[in-house]
Amino acid sequence: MPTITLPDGSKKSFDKPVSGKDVALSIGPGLAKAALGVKINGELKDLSTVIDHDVSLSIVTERDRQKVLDKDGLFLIRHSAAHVMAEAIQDVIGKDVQLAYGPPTDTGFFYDMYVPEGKKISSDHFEAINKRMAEIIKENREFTRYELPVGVAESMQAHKEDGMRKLFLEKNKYKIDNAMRALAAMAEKNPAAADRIAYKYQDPDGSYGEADYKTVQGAKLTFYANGAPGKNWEDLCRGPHVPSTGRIGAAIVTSLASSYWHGDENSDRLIRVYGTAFPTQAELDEYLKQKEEASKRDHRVIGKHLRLFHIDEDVGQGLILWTPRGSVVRKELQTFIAAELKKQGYTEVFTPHIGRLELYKTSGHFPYYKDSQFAPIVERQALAELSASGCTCAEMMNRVEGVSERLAKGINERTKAQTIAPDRIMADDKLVEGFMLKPMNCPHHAKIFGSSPHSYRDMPVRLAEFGTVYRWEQSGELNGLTRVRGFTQDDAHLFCTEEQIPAEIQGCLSLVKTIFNVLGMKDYRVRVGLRDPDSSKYTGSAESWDKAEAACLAAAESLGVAFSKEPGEAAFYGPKIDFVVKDVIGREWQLGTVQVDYQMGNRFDLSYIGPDNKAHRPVVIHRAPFGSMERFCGVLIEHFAGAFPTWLSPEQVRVLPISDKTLDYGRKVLSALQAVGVRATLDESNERIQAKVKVAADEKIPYMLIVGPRDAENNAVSVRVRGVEKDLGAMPLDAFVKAIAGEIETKSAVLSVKP
RNA sequence: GCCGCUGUAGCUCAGCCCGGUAGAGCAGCGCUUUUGUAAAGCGCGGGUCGCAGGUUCAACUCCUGUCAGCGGCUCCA
Repeated sequence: MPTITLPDGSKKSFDKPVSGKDVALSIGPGLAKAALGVKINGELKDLSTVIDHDVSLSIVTERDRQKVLDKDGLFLIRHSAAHVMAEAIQDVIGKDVQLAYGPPTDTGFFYDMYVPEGKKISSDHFEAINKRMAEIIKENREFTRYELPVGVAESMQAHKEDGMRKLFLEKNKYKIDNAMRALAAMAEKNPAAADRIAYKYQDPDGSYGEADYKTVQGAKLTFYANGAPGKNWEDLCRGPHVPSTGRIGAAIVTSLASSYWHGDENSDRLIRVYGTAFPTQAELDEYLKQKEEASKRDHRVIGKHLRLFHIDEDVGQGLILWTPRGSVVRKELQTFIAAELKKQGYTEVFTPHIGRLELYKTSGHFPYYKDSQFAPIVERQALAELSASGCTCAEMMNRVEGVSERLAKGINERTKAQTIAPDRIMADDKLVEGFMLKPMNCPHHAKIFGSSPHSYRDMPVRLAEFGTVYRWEQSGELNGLTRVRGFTQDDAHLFCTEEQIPAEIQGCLSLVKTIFNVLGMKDYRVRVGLRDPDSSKYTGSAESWDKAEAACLAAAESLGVAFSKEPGEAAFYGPKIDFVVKDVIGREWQLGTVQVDYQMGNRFDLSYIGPDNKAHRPVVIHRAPFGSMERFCGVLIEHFAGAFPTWLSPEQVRVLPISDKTLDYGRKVLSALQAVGVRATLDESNERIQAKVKVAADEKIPYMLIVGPRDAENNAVSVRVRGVEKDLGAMPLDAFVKAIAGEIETKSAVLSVKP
């Protein structure tokens, strides 16, 4: 006798078990027709799921009442499309392609598969695969779910109706592994009912299967057929799926990539086939158009086209050379951020790009993170002596990484733990001195803080630096401006008392808010990284952590944007807040972080004198809310598609004389603009005005001032604004100069100067 | 770091499969044109085909290695 509670709170009672489809029908035939699945107590299920007890339920359809695509609906469609694609691929490439894992993603789905030796799948096959997918969708075959028990017999030969037996017969080790994991997970969840199952299986052509694993009594495996079981293609799958292939709408395969089984590079290499699906062809087309749009915004392409930056092989991978135009963007942004920091009471510092190894041994960066740092720089003299003494490379690395007795003792005492392991301690005459390119600015800032005594009255001390750091990112990770090996952080360290943490975090967030607002990045969210309650890797007291986490959460909440709690994502030394922005076409970018650190004070023996006249440890807040200038500029290039607001544009105005005859007047206009600091140029080329306009438009110059004899006579300029494909008319030169200076001054996001 | 693909003029790309030492458009330079809002016309210059080996009478082309870029995987204090 199930009673079903619908999302609007209304209840429906039935006198016998009903399927999701029955419930939809009872609400209305239109809904039943549109239904793709159901959500039962928040869990997505097949529409055919039979309900025999009281639940809350919602019907999942393609889109909501506002005609917006529904997330759950898309999930069902794409998960189902992954099955259709897998069938199509096996039809096109061969039945011996072994499927591993095929989930939906944010933008589509993929299916990892093993393509046997000698066979190949390439983009040349896409057309055939797409065609086959379209056929399967058109056939509108029902997705049929069925379950098979496992462990019904010792010998798999004995019972046909055994899920594991079926998989063993298919000889697909990936699916067998998937099933084993699913079964083991059941045992984990319900240890009381856990049961051990052993199979022995004699294949007609020799022995094959043998399995011994844990699961629960009565465990079942779920399969889905693209049609009728035994007749059509089927797959081990947890589901859920749409009712039939026809409900997928439109699906295509989009790209190929390689992946590893379980993401482990020592494991089998698989081919990951990406695809996407939408309820209608029009939506799929729209998506493809958007993707094309996104690739047009690629900051690497725009950066080259607009000559913003250059990466040179001879300088090195991941090292950015900022050209004059790009430097303008970066500098304007930096000046803006610096001004906001000043308003918040930050003080600016400068520190060198390298520091002694001992500094990083103290901070803990070396050798702990040595794999992501540039190699240490060892002094020439020391190197020569080592080499002369026949020191091996391995021995040298040990001696470079070693720590003196004195340093180890201090750190271990202050951190009240064996932070420096005894095997790293080495006699002073064995240690090899050296330097390191700094991977972080904090050790230098800690030394500045420690260089003078501090009273609680001076706290917090806010040290800011646009500090350049170097990290050895893996070569495969490097990408344009967004992943580089040398970058400048908008870094600052806030040395504060424990009570000051909430206000300081609040300050960081309000800064971010201001800057995102000015840049028109209205859509962003924060992730609050909290400690994993089950882990012991964290330093600092539980009470401190509770307070700091509460401060982070309160600050995030006050920001007025979406935020999520991410347990286990905290750094070992304190909780953190990450910023994720969405650009104008909806892509998300991770920028910077704010992190609370209880450890650094101990490491560097920092202190301030409290009202009790005793020394106290300061807490340090690391904050680089925009990540790095490189990454942030990269994101902005894509956000604006190279069409920067006037205040950020490398070239704000271009003066275009109709012909040489008005060149002189053009020069006058140019000086008038430059006199008030506007970045303007004059196009002196011997081209027709059409060509000059085209070139300036391609270069995304915000304002074009066309000047001919008519304008010269009236001391006017004819204005053309980026994005408007026509002449807006003439206005007095003085008025234009005044207006654009105002637009730049206010950092307006829109181009508002017009006659 | 791993796997796959790519590397030809400043830029975008053709030529490579099937070896006979390179081609287009744009950009640049010169001349003509003096132009009113998204590319005027003509002419000229420019490349040891990423780099290093190998095969061959002969290599941009085939093979090996290497470097770099792209797509993904893994990673990101």
